[in-house]
Amino acid sequence: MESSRKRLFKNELYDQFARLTKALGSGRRLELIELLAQGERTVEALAEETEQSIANTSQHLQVLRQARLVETTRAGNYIRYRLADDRVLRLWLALRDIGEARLSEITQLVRTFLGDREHLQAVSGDELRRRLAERLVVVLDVRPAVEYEAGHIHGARSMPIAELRNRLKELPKSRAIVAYCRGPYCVFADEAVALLRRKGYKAYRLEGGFPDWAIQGLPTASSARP
Amino acid sequence: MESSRKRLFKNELYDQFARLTKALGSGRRLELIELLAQGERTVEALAEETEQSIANTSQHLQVLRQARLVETTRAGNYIRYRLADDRVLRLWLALRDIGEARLSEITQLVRTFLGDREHLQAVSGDELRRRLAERLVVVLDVRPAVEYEAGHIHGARSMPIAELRNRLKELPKSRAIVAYCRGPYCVFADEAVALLRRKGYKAYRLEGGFPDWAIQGLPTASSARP
DNA sequence: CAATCATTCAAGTATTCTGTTGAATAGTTG
DNA sequence: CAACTATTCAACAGAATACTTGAATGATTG
Repeated sequence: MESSRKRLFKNELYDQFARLTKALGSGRRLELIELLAQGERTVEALAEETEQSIANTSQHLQVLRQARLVETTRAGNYIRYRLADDRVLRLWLALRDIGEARLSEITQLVRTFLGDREHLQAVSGDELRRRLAERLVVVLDVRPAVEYEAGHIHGARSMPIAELRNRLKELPKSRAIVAYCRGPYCVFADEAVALLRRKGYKAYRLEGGFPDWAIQGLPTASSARP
Repeated sequence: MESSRKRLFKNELYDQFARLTKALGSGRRLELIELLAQGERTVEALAEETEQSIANTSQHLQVLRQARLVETTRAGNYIRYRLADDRVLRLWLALRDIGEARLSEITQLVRTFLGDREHLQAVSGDELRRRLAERLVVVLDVRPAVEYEAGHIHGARSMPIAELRNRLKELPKSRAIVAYCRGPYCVFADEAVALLRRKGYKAYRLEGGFPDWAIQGLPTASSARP
């Protein structure tokens, strides 16, 4: 292949890949990706969760859609967005991995806002699976109910953080409780563990969130309706 | 945690992750990443390979460095850039994976510029390793010599595409030859296979490139000097 | 079929990014 | 220590992006 033609090819090729990274090049859109990793959602719900205007949210979603990172379906009056692919989730996890390992600003932010989390004694996915098999543990999904319904760890009980305080009596003090939520930067599980400990339960936090569990091929369930 | 404080945390957190995707959000910078995946290089060499001005290349590299995706060392009069981490390579591979699977424009571009590649009969990494163990195959690294020196498949012979035509007699016609280069979009191996076939050799192309091989933990070697 | 509703579009402004050019910097070498 | 050289910086114009506001779409539902 002739040299200037080769250059043309490379430029166009890498620019195509850059469509993906450009689409991901916004904190707001990454937040949308993380939310969609929990399950599909309407524009309205995404706007509310990210505290942006609906028009703005819609535009961000369209950027993601033009990069083929998300897909839509109409459901009644609503349009539901979801991640296009497992690969998108994998990409986000790879990204999270680098940020966590290499951007000290991130560790710093977590420390400032979430404090020292050492004492939460995070349980790894593998360990939880073993303990689940031995029925030694109660797994608690503290995300909003819709996210639990869209998909959860097999055998987990839904108890959204907002309801936890009033439903404590449903939980046994005899067994260990492992709480999980969206991922390592989600505060729900932290808050749940703190509350449970104060009330005298043996509570721990799952290391990752639901997407981390699911992408490893560990057992999940959902209560999706037809 | 109070609600507006939570929002502040999320905004700052996701903006930090977006530093990474923003830095990757340029075709030129992705090309630099792919080149650096072959081994470290000076600014000058990168500028020449990507056919950009040195100043422009330098600025792109600094964007990557500010995102901690690449690192530098001074070597004599030159400054050598390299990927910061295996994780960076993994991220790029995850990205390549999505592009390949989901952006039809990419398949289209490859078809237009590289033609139908079916007949090249790509050999997978696993298969090559097996055949290597049985000594049934000659592995040919057709990248520029510097890249071979920075790291190559264990047991591969260096024969840069530019020299191949004049060094054909060094190769046996009795054994299969597997050529590889930078990755699936690198034309060197395609050209090598085409040339070898025309001259009556049994030639094949490795599916990925050197980085794909190395990240899988398959055996590599390098001739790096102290 | 008219009203309703979620979502998208269009236009506008403020901000950020890109590649160029020419000068500045900071190591290295004779 | 002066000359050299690879790299970086600074300043610029042009292009692209972010968020807002208000209007337009287009499917659904009574």
